[in-house]
Amino acid sequence: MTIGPLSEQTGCNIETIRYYERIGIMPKPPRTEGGHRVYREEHLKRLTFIRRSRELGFTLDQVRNLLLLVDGDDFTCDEVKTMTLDHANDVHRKIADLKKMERVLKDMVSQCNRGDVPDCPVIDALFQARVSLS
Amino acid sequence: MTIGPLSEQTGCNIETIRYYERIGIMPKPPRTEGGHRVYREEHLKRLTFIRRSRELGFTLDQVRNLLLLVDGDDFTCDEVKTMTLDHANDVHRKIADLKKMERVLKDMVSQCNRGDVPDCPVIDALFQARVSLS
DNA sequence: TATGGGACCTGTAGTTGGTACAGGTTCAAG
DNA sequence: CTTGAACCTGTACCAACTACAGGTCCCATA
Repeated sequence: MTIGPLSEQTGCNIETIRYYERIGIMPKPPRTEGGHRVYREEHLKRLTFIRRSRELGFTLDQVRNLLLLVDGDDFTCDEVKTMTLDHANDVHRKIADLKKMERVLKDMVSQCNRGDVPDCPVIDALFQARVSLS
Repeated sequence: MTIGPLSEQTGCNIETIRYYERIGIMPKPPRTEGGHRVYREEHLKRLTFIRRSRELGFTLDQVRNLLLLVDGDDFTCDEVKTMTLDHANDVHRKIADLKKMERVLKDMVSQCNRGDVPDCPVIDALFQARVSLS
């Protein structure tokens, strides 16, 4: 399998695959005489793992750590669980932050309904120092 | 006011203020003989506006547009409202995505409770092609 | 067997929103 | 007048890719 089909099967951009190789998160695959990369099932699996982790919001550094645990077959399930829980907490905090943002944005917009246009409540609100966020 | 006090009063890093000037989102302020930047009330207001907008998750490009509307004093409140609503929708979508992530992460972790360690359900799940996300 | 064009290659630069120096200058208090 | 904090410019770096430019390879068809 060359890089094109691998890209299609994983939904991962070709440039991104080469990028992953460059940063050492994907192994250097064997090449044809002419220099084209040749992938096998194991590469497909690994790349799927990476993309799936990225979709779930793990950073590449976290993915690297997960892969270390996978590669050394002495990983403990516990380490993985801890990493995943930590990440879940990050996600949780991010959700809370975004909810605050959403509320402020909607509050600002809800001031907008009067038809007279001398000043804009959204702009006014943006000129205030931070109130409810942070 | 020099850049230090401006930084303190806005909570905006000195390097960031200079960066904003470089990319043209803050105006070039007058200088002292020796070349130190001198700011006035209007700069403080503008920077506050920028920081507040960033806190609410507007991109610098969106901020730039908001500032255009503010600068040309013929902006319609409606344009501002539209931008803000669009952004609120983005935020809303992002929240939905993160909630999906959180659920998948928690589901994976919840499989982890058995004490035998031959294989790890989190790792297994990550090797699956994407199922519920996207 | 020649050839055309799609797939692939490397290497570099750009993106966003900043941060972090290094190495030098200015300002103001004592 | 000295000293050291604050300021200056310019460059490089971060994540996680994306987008070229300019060249090579592969293989299906004529």
